[in-house]
Amino acid sequence: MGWRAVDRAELTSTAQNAEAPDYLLEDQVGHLLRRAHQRHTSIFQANIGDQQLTPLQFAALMKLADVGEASQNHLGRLTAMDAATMQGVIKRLIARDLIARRPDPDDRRRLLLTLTTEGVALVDKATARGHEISDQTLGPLAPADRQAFLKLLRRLTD
Amino acid sequence: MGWRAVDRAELTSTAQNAEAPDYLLEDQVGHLLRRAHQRHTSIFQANIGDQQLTPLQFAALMKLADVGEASQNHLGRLTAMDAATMQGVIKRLIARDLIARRPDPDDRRRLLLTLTTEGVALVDKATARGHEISDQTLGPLAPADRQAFLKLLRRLTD
DNA sequence: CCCCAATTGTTCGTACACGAACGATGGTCG
DNA sequence: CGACCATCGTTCGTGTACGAACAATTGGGG
Repeated sequence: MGWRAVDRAELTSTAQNAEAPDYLLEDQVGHLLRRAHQRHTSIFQANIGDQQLTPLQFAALMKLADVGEASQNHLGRLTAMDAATMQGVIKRLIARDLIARRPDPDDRRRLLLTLTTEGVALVDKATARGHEISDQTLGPLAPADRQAFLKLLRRLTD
Repeated sequence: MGWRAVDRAELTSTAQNAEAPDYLLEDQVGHLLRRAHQRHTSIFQANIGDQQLTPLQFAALMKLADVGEASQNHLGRLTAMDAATMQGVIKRLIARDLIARRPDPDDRRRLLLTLTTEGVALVDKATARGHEISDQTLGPLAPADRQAFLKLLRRLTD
């Protein structure tokens, strides 16, 4: 959808350096990670279906279904979002009645988050979509390469 | 810096499902790509030095140094940014006198971008930093694994 | 018990990311 | 030539991302 492949036909069009430059953007990990993430987001939007869910909103819902109940900061750590980002994600999910927020009786600083009935229903319906999205993202890799890739990728996240 | 590892001590704290859930966020490619990209951004900010440059601004400068001259949309395709994102990146680089913009005499729709003297000087000084950042990002992988990882990652970007 | 450092949630400001719509220009084809 | 469609740059709106500062609350050490 939004994602566009780099136009390779243009790569050598206006080159001023005939020799190889000492820094090639398309060989850098950061650039490749960014493009792979762009492609994944595009696949996500095309497959999540009618529900208007972003990858972060989906991640928050799925993690909340996993742990049952969590404070905002806790859920943020579990999904790798900082407190400020969490604000917006939570706000939009609450506005759609997919999650509910109540004060923690044991700690007046905290707000406990849970899925609503509607949220549980959406999670049940969207779980298969999630796996489908992961499959399509890894689609270009041979089945044998996928586990190896995930193992290496996971090392770059700790 | 901004990036935080998922707190593994909290992963099982409030679990309501004793059995394994059917969708584990931390095993999904999209989540891992996002976290790896977060970590890379953090490494970038810590190593780019005194210059206040973001990864996208750095990419635009480096690509422009590579091709010499390009229109906004062309440079956007070469760096995988859409036209709207390019607006902000270009605006900030022009405000800092790192790049210059002039109308294309052959096509009145286009604006040609080039590095200024100051921009060339910054690129020369920052190139080594760029390689250092890529090395640190791949740091957790054994040297033999790095090429294999990049090869697989590149397949997920086309 | 009181002070103090840490944690929680919130807001502000800046910077990507991209769909969508727009006016201006360019090339093409009948 | 003229209708037509693609491309260029721009703007608007929504949604991440995150540093920084803030008030309220908690827990621990002296």
